[in-house]
Amino acid sequence: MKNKEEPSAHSRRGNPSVQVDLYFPDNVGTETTGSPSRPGDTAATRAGQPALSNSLESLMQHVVADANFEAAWKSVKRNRGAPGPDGITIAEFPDWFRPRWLSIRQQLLDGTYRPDPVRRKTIDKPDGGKRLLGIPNIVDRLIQQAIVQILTPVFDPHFSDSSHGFRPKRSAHGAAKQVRRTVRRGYRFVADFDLSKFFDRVQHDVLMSRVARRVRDKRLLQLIGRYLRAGVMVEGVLQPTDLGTPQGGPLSPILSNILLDDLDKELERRGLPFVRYADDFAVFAKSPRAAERIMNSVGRYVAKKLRLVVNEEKSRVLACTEFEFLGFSFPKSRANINVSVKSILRFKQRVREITGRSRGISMDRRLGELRRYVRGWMGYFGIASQLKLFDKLDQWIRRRIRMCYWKQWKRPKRRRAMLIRLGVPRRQAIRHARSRKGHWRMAKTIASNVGLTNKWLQEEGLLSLKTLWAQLAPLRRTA
DNA sequence: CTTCAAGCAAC
RNA sequence: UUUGUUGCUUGAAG
Ligand SMILES: Nc1ncnc2c1ncn2[C@H]1C[C@H](O)[C@@H](COP(=O)(O)OP(=O)(O)OP(=O)(O)O)O1
Ligand SMILES: [Mg+2]
Repeated sequence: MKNKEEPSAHSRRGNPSVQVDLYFPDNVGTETTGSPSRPGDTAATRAGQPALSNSLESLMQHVVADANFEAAWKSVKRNRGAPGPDGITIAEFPDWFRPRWLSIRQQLLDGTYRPDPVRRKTIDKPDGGKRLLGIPNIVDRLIQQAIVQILTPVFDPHFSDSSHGFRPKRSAHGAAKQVRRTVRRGYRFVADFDLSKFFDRVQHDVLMSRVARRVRDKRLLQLIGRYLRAGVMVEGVLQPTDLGTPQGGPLSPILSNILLDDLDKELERRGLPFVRYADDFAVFAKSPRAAERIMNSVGRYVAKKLRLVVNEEKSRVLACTEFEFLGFSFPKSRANINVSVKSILRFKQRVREITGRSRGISMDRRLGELRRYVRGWMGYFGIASQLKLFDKLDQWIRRRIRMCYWKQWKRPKRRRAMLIRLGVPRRQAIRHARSRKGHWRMAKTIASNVGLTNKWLQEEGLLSLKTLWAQLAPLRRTA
């Protein structure tokens, strides 16, 4: 497939799609003696459906395969994430990595590679708490991603159909739809669970025993263990990590699913309907008593077998009508999915921020920002079947925009620019902007311009939440 | 179907 | 500045 007709690293015009800026299998050998790449394994690995061709004890060779690392680098690069403790950025990484690749790969194969600690960054959670991120160096994000691409086809096919978080071809929408189907089957009570500080509290020995069930390559197991114990730099001081998997490591999400896979299997064994999204899972029952019993027994299972902590504040037994999950709620017993109250409040708050900030950028940019926010938001919540709600929010946003224009209107200079942009002939606009006529006239003009504005917004595709909603009809199929 | 850019959401 | 997985929306280039 690959031929070595073009050894140059320069991006020649014509074939930018073939350009590879990280690693060149055919010309990297300038500093080595032998040919580094084996012919058999380069094309063997692919992240998708086709199963790994062979044995579990040689998984590390699949990890370090050229094609796998290429794909891993594209993934890491795509995120454009901030650097880890070593300060190497995405832009400078290829030059840093190229001379070290052969050495690193050999260390990975020898089982002598030692990951660097991660960088601690504390960010705010929506609920007011703090989230402790662990940001690995780029090189470790690359290696972890390369591992993920091998572990995914090994583990993911065996995961439960009720597990939806962090998995390819699964989504929060799919989870919400499954909740909807389960409730409609008559399960109108739910034991809602959330785990406390989930990633931070992962027990290494429990996790590693689960990983070892399908990974027999000792080098790979050892490497994963070393990633868990790599430590964390907190303001320049190295702290050990004898607990937890870093929030920010590419490997962590699939590890968390491998850990909780036993929970899924246990719930399936008990014949309990459930839906899980990461550490947020709901077990369904037909009576409050049964849900209460499930809450207790599953809580015990999680504590005893997985040695994880159930978040008592976020976990409780609910009627399905008061159950909020993944930003949705599930009214009555119909086939509807609604936007949760919290999500509506967040939406309105965000719109207020965009439209309401007085100083800064002008109206045009704010509307552009608002437009793409509303579009993206609708892309997620458009699964909901609340035409009335979206119409209400639509009117509410228009009212806010009108208010913004009123404020702008008080400044004559902006008044003129606005009129011109809205399509009023230039001379007329200038004349009007200078006029000191009565308030009624101004109001009349504003009213007509608001009409123009609304028209413009629709033509630009900003609003009419209803139109956006209508276009997302396929999203709501089979809901 | 793939790649890139802007963004939204869940965790 | 804020990392990661996954899904999606719009636009551009194939
Ligand atoms: N922005 C993020 N970046 C990386 N990992 C995340 C992020 N958000 C969530 N996660 C992962 C790590 C979390 O442990 C896990 C579950 O999320 P979440 O329940 O919101 O927080 P938490 O379980 O760590 O704390 P809490 O005790 O408040 O529930 O999902
Ligand atoms: Mg949690």
